[in-house]
Amino acid sequence: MNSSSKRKNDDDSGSSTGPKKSFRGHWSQGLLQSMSDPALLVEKDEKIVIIKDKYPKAKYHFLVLPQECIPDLKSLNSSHLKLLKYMHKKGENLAAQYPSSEFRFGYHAIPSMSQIHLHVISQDFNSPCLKTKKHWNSFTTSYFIDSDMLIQQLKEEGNVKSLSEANGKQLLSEPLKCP
DNA sequence: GTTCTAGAAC
DNA sequence: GTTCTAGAAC
Repeated sequence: MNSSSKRKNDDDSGSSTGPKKSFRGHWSQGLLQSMSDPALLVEKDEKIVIIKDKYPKAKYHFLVLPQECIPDLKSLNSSHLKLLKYMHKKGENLAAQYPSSEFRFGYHAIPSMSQIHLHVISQDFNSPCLKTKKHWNSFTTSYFIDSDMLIQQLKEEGNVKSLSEANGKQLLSEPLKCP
């Protein structure tokens, strides 16, 4: 049998104009799309949007994103301090609605998706979407940068020194550790 | 970010 | 035999 069922989803701008990669709708931009997805929306104001993580790694897992376009942590400077604190505060307010759960607030050192996003995640890690070692390590090692720490660093250094790609990979492939 | 899978490792 | 890992996805 000829199994010609090749996957050809990923990104496709609708018209297959050629072999060139179309970065419109590329998976790394998916967060920007999710920001305006009513099914995921939790809260929204003029500064930020809060959505449910599409693949929650715990019972409660939200993302706080700025309306302002900030691609990554390297783009941050002192002028963003107020915004980051606001994002953290909104995250805390949301987490307060689930008093029986413990939460952490933080950023991934090397996220795959564009647009900075603050993870608001309960610490049960009870979810069918938490499948791999990488998933676990990304929330339990120093790959997860607490919002407090990030804000403090930005305040003191004026920018955020990011992990090298190699260090990040190393953290994600560390042996699993019991919390 | 996810899914799928071949090959390595156990 | 099962588990783990790294790489491709047109």
